[in-house]
Amino acid sequence: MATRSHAWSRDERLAVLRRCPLFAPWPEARLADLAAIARVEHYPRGTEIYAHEPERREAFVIASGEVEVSRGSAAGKKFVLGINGPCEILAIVRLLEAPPIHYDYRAYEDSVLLHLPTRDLTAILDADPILWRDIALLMCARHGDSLRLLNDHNLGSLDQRMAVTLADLARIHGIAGENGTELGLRLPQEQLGAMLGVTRQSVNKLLRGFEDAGLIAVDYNRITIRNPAALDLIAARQD
Amino acid sequence: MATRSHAWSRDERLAVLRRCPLFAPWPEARLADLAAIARVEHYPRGTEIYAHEPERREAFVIASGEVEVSRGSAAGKKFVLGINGPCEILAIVRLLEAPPIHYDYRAYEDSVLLHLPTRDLTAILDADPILWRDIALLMCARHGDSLRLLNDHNLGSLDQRMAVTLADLARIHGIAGENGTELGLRLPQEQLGAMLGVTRQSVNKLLRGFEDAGLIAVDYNRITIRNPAALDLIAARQD
DNA sequence: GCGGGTCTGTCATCCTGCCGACAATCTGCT
DNA sequence: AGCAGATTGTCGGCAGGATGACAGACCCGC
Repeated sequence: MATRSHAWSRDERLAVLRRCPLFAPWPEARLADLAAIARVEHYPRGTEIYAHEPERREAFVIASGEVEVSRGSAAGKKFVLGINGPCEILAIVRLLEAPPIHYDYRAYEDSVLLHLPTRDLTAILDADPILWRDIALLMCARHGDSLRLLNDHNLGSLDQRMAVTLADLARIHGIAGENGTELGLRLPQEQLGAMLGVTRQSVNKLLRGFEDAGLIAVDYNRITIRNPAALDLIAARQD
Repeated sequence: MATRSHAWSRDERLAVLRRCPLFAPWPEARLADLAAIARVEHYPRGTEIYAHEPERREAFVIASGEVEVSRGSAAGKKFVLGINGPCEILAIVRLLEAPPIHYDYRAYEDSVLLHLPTRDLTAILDADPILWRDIALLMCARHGDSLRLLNDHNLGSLDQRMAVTLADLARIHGIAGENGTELGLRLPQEQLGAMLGVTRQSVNKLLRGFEDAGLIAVDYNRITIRNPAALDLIAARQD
């Protein structure tokens, strides 16, 4: 599944960790410990990172690329929780002995990941327990994100949710690529539908409306944000 | 808003904290510290605990009673995240300087709460930082809960969601009250609708179906679980 | 036991998004 | 150039839930 293109040097792994907001403030010695336990893997676009492996106890950091977090149903439907960019740490919930939920991870673009076995990670944290504080605060933030999503699904209208999602994706993609005045997202409408919990047809109609309003441009496999400010305005609208 | 029925003794406050799964394993000295910062308040059924106070930086522990966590929209709709019973710690996300989301808290039954100002709480945690570990793991669990909810809303059918919700409420209520063979919940259909994100009419029709199937009994202001096993079966069904 | 507030049962109507289908278009590869 | 696969544009029919309305039942306090 994963192809190790080349073994990264310890310094390269350190550099990646230093760029992560979570790890950046940590003492050098701890970063070195992390670098020591990190396993580098390269995943080409579309590859599964781990799917259907509820047992696997590894968190990972995105060194480069984009990773889709999703969950399938027996009926063949798929719900995409989000697409994450560089410097994010994922699967952190697997710190728990029995993770309360299991997601599938897939490389949405060519990606390089640093795998951190939770066993080794907790050992490092226990050695310098104030670091648990950072983990706790990170989890608070994550929890807030999912609650916001839950609220949007229950209280917000569909066009609003789409505006929020597009703005989020633009922000993540802005980190991954260079940011010009206009931002093009490689994003099939079906994918967007899976994030919003609706069908591609519904997405298509909505996108059309947004395009007519001059907010975005819709092309094959591509959505370009033309007016981010107006998008944010819709996203923030109170119903 | 809150009426302090009587000032609880330090030992009474300690006893409450000791019953919480989160705090129970903590050293005596820390529990004493917590008891020292805890402010006891009593809220009659229906009272707002804090609503529309995004600035307030206090977590709280439910000593007794039940607390509804909800969020309103400008359109007058309300989404109820859940109803929590004794020994739960709520508003923990306010440990963050800038909480990412704000919920309203209301006493669903007569309740006694221990308020813990986050400023004092973090001081205690920082003094014995391994305790942050427990907070981090708690947040992982909470995060998992909200993710599960999010998934149910996106992938599951409505009857399934209702089965899950009823089972959850029964579990919480089983802690609050005594558990006979049959469990009656004081639960207006509108309330259930607010938890599921649907109208009371839709809930009514569904409840009727469940009642016909012998799963529950529906009375005025009351839903009685008759066949918990069958309910769990629906909840666990894979679509 | 009376009255106001709350909750339930039920209906007809509307609307949003789903489903299935099909043609057209684009991309990447040979 | 040509082909296979993926993506888009679009339609009509359909279903589930929203909405608004109204009557009736229930509870609690006076």
